[in-house]
Amino acid sequence: MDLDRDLNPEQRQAVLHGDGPLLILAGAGSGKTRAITCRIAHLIRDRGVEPWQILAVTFTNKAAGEMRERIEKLVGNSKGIWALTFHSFGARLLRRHADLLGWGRDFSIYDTDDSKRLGKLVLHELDLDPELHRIERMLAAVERAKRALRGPDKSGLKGAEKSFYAVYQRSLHKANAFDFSDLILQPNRIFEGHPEVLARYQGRFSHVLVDEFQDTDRAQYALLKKLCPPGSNLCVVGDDDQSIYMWRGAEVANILDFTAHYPGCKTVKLERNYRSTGNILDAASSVIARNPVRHDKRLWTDADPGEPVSLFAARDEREEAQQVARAIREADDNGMPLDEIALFYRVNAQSRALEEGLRLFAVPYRVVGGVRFFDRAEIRNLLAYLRLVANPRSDVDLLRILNVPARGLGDRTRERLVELADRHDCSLLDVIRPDRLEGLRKTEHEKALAFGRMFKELVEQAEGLSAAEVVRMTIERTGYGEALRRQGSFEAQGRLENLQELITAAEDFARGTEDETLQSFLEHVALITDIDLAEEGAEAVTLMTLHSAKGLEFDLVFMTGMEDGFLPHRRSLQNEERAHLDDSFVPGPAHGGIEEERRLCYVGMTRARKRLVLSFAESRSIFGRTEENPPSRFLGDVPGLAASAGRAGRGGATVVDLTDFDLDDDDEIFEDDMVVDYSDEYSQVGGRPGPGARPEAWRGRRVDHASFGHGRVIDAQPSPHGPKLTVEFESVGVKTVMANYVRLV
DNA sequence: ACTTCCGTTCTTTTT
DNA sequence: GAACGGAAGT
Repeated sequence: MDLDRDLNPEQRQAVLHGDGPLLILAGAGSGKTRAITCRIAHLIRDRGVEPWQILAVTFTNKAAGEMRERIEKLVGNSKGIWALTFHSFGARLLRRHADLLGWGRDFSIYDTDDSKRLGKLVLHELDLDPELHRIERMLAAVERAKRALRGPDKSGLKGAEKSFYAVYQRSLHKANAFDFSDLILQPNRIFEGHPEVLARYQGRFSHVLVDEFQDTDRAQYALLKKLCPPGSNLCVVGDDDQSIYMWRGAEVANILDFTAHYPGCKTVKLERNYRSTGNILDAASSVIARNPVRHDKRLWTDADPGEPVSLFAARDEREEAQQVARAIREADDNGMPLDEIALFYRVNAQSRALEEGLRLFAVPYRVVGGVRFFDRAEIRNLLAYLRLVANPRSDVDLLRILNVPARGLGDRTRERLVELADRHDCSLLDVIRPDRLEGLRKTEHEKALAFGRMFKELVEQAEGLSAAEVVRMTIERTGYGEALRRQGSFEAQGRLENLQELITAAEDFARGTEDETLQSFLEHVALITDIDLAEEGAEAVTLMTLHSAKGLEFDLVFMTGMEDGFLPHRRSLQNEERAHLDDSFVPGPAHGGIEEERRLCYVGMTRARKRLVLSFAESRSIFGRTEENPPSRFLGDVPGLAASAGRAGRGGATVVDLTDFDLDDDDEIFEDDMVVDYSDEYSQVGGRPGPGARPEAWRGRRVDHASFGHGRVIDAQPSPHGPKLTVEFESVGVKTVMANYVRLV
């Protein structure tokens, strides 16, 4: 690390800043991650700070891991450093001190799905009509209260919401569980109620650094303020232009408050962009410039203008996908690595059409988020078992797996057990004992006890084993694996494979940690993010939402679905309209409106290093219906975009003159003569794949199939459901399979 | 008790 | 398009 050579003057200021609070306003691509890691390295190497005295809060676990790696590389010593997300930090504090709040240290962490399940039980218990009191709304109210650090008694909530919060929280306690918001709220409680504990951590962490500060919410900031009294060595890095999480409570105002709450704080601005070409930066800047309230900050670069930002129109989402896929093929042929290419979209549902297009052209891809691995039913079932092993009090988990696989313990028996547990005031598992199962019929009685015995054995044998071993054992001892094998269906086969994958996940986890216990694996699973799961290096393009794209960068970026209604999203416009039309409308605390959408657009554009391609579809079929939306109003903010239109792909070029649109007028109808020169070869209307190029792309490719294994494509034919492949498999010979069922390798 | 099928409803972003 | 809930069939 050479501070003089590797850093610009502003970065150097940030890195070398001495004691006291520090605010770094860092524009997109301005090297803030480099500054922050260099600063930590500098503290350890040159200022005698021990790694364990440093707390670095990042936005994702992946970012935390990368930071640790880079520091390790710079100074060869990152052991003991706490680099984690706010939620992981909270979880770690609670693991040590949950007993101070009356929770066991072996608590479970409930994610949104678990909270919903628990919440539904609570609605039932309170005799609240789930139609009238939507569970999502109730939980949102609880979350809001928790973010304001309010307990059930002084929540400010009224009526049903108030009683819901009280019972919900009592149920969490009874189950020895915390929900996501608790991971921030409860550490606040510990620090409030136990000054000696707070003092310990204040003393320990001589230096605290927080990345993506614009996305911290009120409760997180409160925790930070407790940990770091004024005058502390607290360094926060943020960019108000990249605040895209106001909808979940993030408060950009925290940045403003920082200078007030930490008097004497030094402010450093990083305004030089090292990432993107001049054209890309200009385009992004002209979009964000339209936001009225911004910190004074001007991004600049002396990089080449590079290629113009391009824009293309497509008739529908299928054509858009194929245009993109075609352009990727071309970039690939020109030597661009596929993992340097990304496709962004506003909502997860948009990925489907893009995936189909990519498959048509045999472009390998991976999707971040969407239907996540850990959200699949079979995985959640097994995790419920595992969580119950780690924390037998977790009733929602028991209810989930009581009859999985089917063992004759249906709804009626389940209700009885819940009643009994209520009567004995104990957990559901505790009620499954010969002396407590009164009122059950003989067969159910026996079946319940059999389940209890099976589970008890499982717990005993799990003692002292690694997470992966417990996972493997649980699949078998519970009969879940056997039941799936017996089903034998294609679907069941896939589920079994997913369960195997869970064993692998546990093994992978063990490699990266010293603490390979079941409990620590479960905590890891509860707190991982989609981005954390995205494997790197593999030769594949990446598909993700604009939100997931934050903090990443790629050589070539496609921003698809640039339509009013998607970006800006319809919902954000509605909020704005209602606020406008209806005086009594109180916007929720978490509404970024169109300005947040604009920032989202900005974040997406600034991910691109060399080339940025924007696209929109004249009509789009999604959520089972077709809609026509005008091009995104943000496109109109980019000067010269029309002139550069049509560069998405040779032959498939579409020339769009944006001056024909009044992009700020919502009523504008898309008319045919505004878009000219569609290439028929690449348009595909009515599900008939055109001739030629696409099957060609598949021939000779190596693929993996779930049951047939490894093979080579010897022929490909178009079909209504995508390419139909003739594959020569190494083990089973020649077979015909649909492209949907293979993975390119 | 369990499975299957059909109609209904809801679809922004995620720690 | 999917996920959920209810109803009817095994």
